[in-house]
Amino acid sequence: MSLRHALLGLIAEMDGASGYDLMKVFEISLGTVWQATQSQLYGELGKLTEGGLIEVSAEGPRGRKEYSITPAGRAELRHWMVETDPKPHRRDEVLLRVFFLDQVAPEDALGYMDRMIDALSGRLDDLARLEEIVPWEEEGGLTGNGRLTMEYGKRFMAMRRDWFVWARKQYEERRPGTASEA
Amino acid sequence: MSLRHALLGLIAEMDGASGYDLMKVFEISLGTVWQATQSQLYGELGKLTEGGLIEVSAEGPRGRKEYSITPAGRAELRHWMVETDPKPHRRDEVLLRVFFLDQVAPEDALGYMDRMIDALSGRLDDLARLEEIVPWEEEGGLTGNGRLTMEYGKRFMAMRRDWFVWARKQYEERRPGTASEA
DNA sequence: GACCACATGTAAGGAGTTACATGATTAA
DNA sequence: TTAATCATGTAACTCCTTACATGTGGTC
Repeated sequence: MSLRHALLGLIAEMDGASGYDLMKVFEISLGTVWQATQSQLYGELGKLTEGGLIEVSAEGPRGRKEYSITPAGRAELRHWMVETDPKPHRRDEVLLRVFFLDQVAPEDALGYMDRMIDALSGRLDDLARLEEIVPWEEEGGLTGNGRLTMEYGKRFMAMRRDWFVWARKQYEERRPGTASEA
Repeated sequence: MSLRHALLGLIAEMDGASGYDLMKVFEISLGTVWQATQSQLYGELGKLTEGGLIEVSAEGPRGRKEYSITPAGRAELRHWMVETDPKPHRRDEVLLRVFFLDQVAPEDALGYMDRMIDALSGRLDDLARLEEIVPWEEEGGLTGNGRLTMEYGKRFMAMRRDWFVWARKQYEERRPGTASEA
């Protein structure tokens, strides 16, 4: 039930944001660590308002509703941050397939690992290019930790790519005679 | 919809397994990359049987049903493995909290990062100890890739711990004057 | 006036969790 | 005979996704 807390944190940070505004943040920056769809978001905003954790602080054109966090909401946010333990969500489709590598032909298995290595390398390149463009320093309150998560993304992808390279080698060593890369 | 494929892969590997057998595998080895509950598992076994991807190949005491994969199931498993792209599930509660670090007091923020660092260090130690005990080499068909995923776990946790140490330093540098570790 | 961006919602269905419910076999 | 393990299932509920549905305000 963390979408609740993602919204709470975002509204705390961006006082007066609308559902539409929040949605854009999910699409751009927050989406890398917690994704949500539009319908989920509006539903949760309703529940948070009902529960008194946020409130409609202003209304604008086109039915726009601007939200602010309430004291109760701020208390809940802090409670979540410092008094509850995050439970890792153990579900990784990429790794799951590795588990079943022996169920397909060797060329399929090697092909899978090669595709993963290529995809990770590509995304690492994209990130490096993106990093040069993004205007750091001029942090408008929100981007301070965006920088931390971008660094995380880089380390994560590099770790995975290196691991896949290692795993591929292990796979080949266990079955000598299989032709190497295409 | 990957629980379906996790079961398919497992049944391909362990011909004649029952729901109960599969559940134990989820609890022990597979659970680190794909978790599932008992009720979900039995439900999915029913759907897979209906869909003709697996079949009840034998029945035993206590209503035990042993499953085998069908040719259709094997085709679906291969299709999934080599012809579909795994989509990363972007949801990480640990990272989500980092996003909102500026919404709590500095001592709470540092406390959070310290707890994460400690937890990761502890789990790394556990893994190292476990690795010495586990009997490698005598692989009974299943454990070959268990070794790969264990190495992944090690690298993953080490990467996260190192990143948290770095992130903590970044946090402190941005707000000088905050007292260091307890 | 047409179009794009803004803006909010509902409906239906699938995936996942927690709790409940039941019973058979085996070994001490 | 008692307890542990084996063994399967259902019910209720929440979470999440996809698709549909509708309308307003600003700007060219």
